[in-house]
Amino acid sequence: MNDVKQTIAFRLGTLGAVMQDRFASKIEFYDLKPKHVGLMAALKGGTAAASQQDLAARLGVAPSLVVALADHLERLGAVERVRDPGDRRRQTLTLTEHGVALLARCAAAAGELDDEITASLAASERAALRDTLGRLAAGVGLPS
Amino acid sequence: MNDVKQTIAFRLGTLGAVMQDRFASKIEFYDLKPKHVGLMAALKGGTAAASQQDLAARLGVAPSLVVALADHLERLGAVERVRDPGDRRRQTLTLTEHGVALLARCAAAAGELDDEITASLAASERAALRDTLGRLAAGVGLPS
DNA sequence: AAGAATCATTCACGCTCTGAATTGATGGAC
DNA sequence: GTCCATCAATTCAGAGCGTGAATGATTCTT
Repeated sequence: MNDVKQTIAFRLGTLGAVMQDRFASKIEFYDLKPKHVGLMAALKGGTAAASQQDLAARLGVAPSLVVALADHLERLGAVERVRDPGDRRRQTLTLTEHGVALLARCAAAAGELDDEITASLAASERAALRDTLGRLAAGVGLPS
Repeated sequence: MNDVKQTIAFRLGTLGAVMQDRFASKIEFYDLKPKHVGLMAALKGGTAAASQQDLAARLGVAPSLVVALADHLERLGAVERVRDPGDRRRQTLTLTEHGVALLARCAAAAGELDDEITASLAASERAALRDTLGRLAAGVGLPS
């Protein structure tokens, strides 16, 4: 056989694109895109208050994109920009209560999506998949 | 916990993006992008000679994009456009020998990528992952 | 034979993201 | 204390990728 379409890499690529699209549809109502959710999730997970540069590095995007994402989230009242008093060049982003609530809704949407696409999988398979994907993500240096 | 980042959907999305990027880097040398490979793979898998509209539907993209992809592949000598004599509106695309060879190299590149990212997985896990991803892809209507 | 439908193609546009230039703040050299 | 190299955030122009509407050629319907 030796078919490209049956490699893990190619399947991850195409499935990933579909997931992004479907997730985008689900959160469209909140005026959010997947990257906004990624940014909010990074804020929640972050141990210390994060500068925008750190976030850009964590998300693997250009700092200028973080500016645009933060602008939008700030307009929605989901994050707050606060000048770091110790180093006033830095803007530290923090999730507001509304941001926490929004993020929870996005998590719920992602959960629904999980249920939809894994409907035909046994519970054990689903757990195994979740675990394996987590390890792959860690392996390529994605924030967990 | 209830974290977005740990859902299957979100992980598939981010991992998928990484895979696309890495795969793109590997095939850049052949002057190809992932979508070109998707098109060639669809041509190989297709039972009958495929019209560009069919291919667009199969790949889930606009017909005008198939035109651009086919233009590029034709320039590379990887595919040939032949007017369907039965219905001269249709262009049927077929892989040339060079196209077959190119596709094989891309399959090899994808295989390498598989090895790289699943290096930390047991062989049984890798097989399970491949199988599960295949079923998910089928579930969302992706061509197998 | 006329008109509606279908396929490929072209083209203008929207969206997303990046990289370079700008502004404001910091910190070390002297 | 004053320069000046460095760094963070921001703005902005532009590249890249994809879509959807218009065009032209062909086929189907009646």
